[in-house]
Formats: sequence, C-alpha cells, structure tokens
Amino acid sequence: MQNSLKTLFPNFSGELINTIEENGSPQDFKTGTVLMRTGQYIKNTILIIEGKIKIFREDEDGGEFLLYYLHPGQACAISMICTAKSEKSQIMAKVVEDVSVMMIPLQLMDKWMMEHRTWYEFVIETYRSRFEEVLEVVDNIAFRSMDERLEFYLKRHSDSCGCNEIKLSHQEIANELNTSREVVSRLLKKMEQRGLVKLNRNQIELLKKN
Amino acid sequence: MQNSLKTLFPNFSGELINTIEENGSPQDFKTGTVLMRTGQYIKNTILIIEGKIKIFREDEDGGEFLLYYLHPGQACAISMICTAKSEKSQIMAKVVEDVSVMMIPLQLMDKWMMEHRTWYEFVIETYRSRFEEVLEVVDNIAFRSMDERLEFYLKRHSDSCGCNEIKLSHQEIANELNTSREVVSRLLKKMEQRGLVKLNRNQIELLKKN
DNA sequence: AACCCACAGTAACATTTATCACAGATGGAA
DNA sequence: TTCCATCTGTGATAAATGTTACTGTGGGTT
Repeated sequence: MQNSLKTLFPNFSGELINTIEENGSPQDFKTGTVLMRTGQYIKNTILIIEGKIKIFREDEDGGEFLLYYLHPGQACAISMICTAKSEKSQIMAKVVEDVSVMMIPLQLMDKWMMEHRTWYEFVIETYRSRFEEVLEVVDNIAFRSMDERLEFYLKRHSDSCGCNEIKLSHQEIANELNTSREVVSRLLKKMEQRGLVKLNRNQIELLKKN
Repeated sequence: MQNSLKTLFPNFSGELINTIEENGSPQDFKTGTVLMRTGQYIKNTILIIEGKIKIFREDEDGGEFLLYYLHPGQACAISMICTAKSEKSQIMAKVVEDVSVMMIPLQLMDKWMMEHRTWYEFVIETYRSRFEEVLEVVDNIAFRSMDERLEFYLKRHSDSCGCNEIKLSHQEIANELNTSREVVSRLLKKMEQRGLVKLNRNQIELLKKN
C-alpha cells in the first residue's frame, strides 16, 4: 500500500505519505456502490488507489448527467473543498469499477493544507483541473449537438481506458448524456456509416481516422 | 478605499487588508471592457470593489454562454486557482457595469495562502461557491428546457439587482442563454400570457405570483 | 415632419431531439 | 434445444428549438 501511494501520488512528500498512512483508512467498494449522494453531508475525502468512480448530477426524476470520472491517483475535488463546514454534497459518486480508496477525515484537510506544501499543491491542482473539466462539459451541452457530444464522450472514454473498445450498452451511454437509447443507437449507426466506429453487442470499437 | 475593502470583505484580517493595500493596484474599467479572454495568460487576480463583471464561455463562432456574474465583495475564482503556473484562462470576463477593482499579482497568491488564514478561507470559499454555481448551470442546460431556463435566468437577475425590472433587450438575453432572439420573444410572450411578467421596451417586469 | 434604427411580434418552415411502437438479434439459463 | 431477458435497429410521429422573412412600433435625430 505504501508503495501504491508513492507511485500513484508521486508529488507527495515522504512525510505526507506517512501522515496519510497514519490517518487515512483504506477501504474497498464494489461496483455499483453509491459513495456520495446529493444533499448528503460530506465527512471524508477520498484518494483513489484502484478502480473507477463516476461523478454525476442527478435531477428530481432520477435523470443523470455525467460530469467526469475519477481514476487512480486522483481525488474527489468536491469533497476537498467542502472542508471545515462539512457542506452538503452537490453531486453523486458511484463506483463503476471495484475501487480501493484511502478515506481521509475532512477535519485534517485544513491542517494539512498548512503543514504540507505538496498536499496544498495537489488540492489546488485537483480543483483547478476539475473546474476546467466541468467547463468543458458546459461547452458541450451549451454549444454542441448530440452527435458531437456523443463523439466527444466516446473519445473521452477511450482516452480514459487507453483502448479503443468501449464496453457499454447504448442505454448506459444514453443515461450519462441524459438522452434516450434510441437517439444514441441512431447516432451510432450514422457514425458507423461514416466509418468512425464499428458496432458490436455491448461494445463499440473506435476506428482511428487519420 | 481602505474603508471599502474592510466593509466589502469583512472577514479579512486587518493585517491582510494592509497587505492588499500595499501590493494591490486599484483600477477602474468601463462597461464593455473585456478583462479576460479565453486562451490568454492570467497574471492577476481581481477583487471587485464596485460594478459588475460577467463571466462566460465563448465558442469558435463567437457564441456566448453565461456562467455567472461577479459583484462587489467577490473575486475571480478562476484566476485565483491558475496560480503558480499562470495558466491560460478558460473563460471570458467582461465588464457589464463600470467597475472599480483591486488587482493582485498572482505570484502573491501562494504566499498569502500560507500567511493569511482569512485569505485562505476566502479563496477556498470563493472557489467552492463558484463551483456550485457552475454545477447549477450544468443542471439547467442538462435537465431543463428553454422556458424553465429563461425563468431561472430572469429570477437570478432580479435577485442580483434586488429589483423586479430587468433592463435587457431580448437579444441580450438570447446571447447569454445561447439561443435566438425569436425564441426568447416567444417564450416571454407566453410568460406574459401566464401572468408571470409584464413586457415593455427594453424592460421586463417580473410579477410576483402569490 | 420625415427619417432612421434598434427593438419586438409573429408566421412559416427546417432541423433536432424525444417518444412510442415494434421487430429482430444475441447470449445465457433451464 | 428452447426460452427469456437484454440489447439493438428503425419507422412514425410529436414536440422543442432554430431559422428566415417580414411587419410594426417607439424614440431619437435631422
């Protein structure tokens, strides 16, 4: 574990790593677990060691909208800022690939910010990059139509897993883009005709165009 | 000026106020000035003393999309986080009501974060609340249709100015919601029929329902 | 007054997206 | 194999939004 932290968070000082070891509690969660729910109070922040977590918004009718994924070596930005006042969560966090995480009590956040330069930098950078990512999401829904958003979504997925096969059903994709399955099926079919993808059951293969 | 800072940022310690006085440079900008442009490097952060600044995204074709407004007593969250590396701006900032601001060189940010507890808390809180605001924006475009978004937009405006008369042309509103004037006109007309607003030239009066 | 111009209303039409309805395909379980 | 559940494809239609085109209106200018 010590090893994992060191390699996953290479910028952390040795001292900080030790502090994390002492104060954090390692935990595992199965795919499907909801780690955080809108309106719920946040008591911990999370460092991801392994697996994948989906961060999304949910509306009253249960509609979803994907914001971003958290991967190993990353942390939940939102929880890191809800600091002192242990604010309510404005997002949902759901495990999409079995995770192993390090839970860190929120009350340590402020302390560490002052004591550990590398922690401070990590928090700021995490927050900055998440904000940026959300702004990109805003761009997509504000300026682009469904077909472009779908392409962007697929590309992001393949970037994130480093492979060209995306193992998701049309329904799942539709959920994350907050549209309907039929729309996704149709648009994917068009993409296939344009030679951008190859469609199989439960799997979409991205064909590099270049 | 000293007085303004004290009243506008009541949580700042006296010491911090002095430091700001010494290092910041007060500046005024006229309505219409673009303070920050997408892709531009950020060298300063800004405390708003007076006036109003609009923060929005812009696409390749010049389409706009409103994120939020900055009022007196607030600061530009984005610039505060682009800290050390003086990152590029991902947003546009435009003066919509003559402003008087305090410019603070970015290289002081990290230093102050460590030295001034009240500055640290202000930055964190600013960032948290802006993130939250942007998430609300995401909700609106992801889950709501144009008529609901328009109502929300009008309400936000009247809240922000504390009055019920919104002095904007349909065109301006359409720009900020990234739609067309015709659509805004249509929807406003429907709202008038439902008794929610009263329409005048260059002015929309919100009628309290209840 | 005569004119101009930004603003507002509205009809007609195009396009995009959502919804409904159903059929076929695939793979695993019995 | 047979059966069933899930996934996928597709047409028909509805609803929302965007686009084009034109009219009217009010205020300010000359």
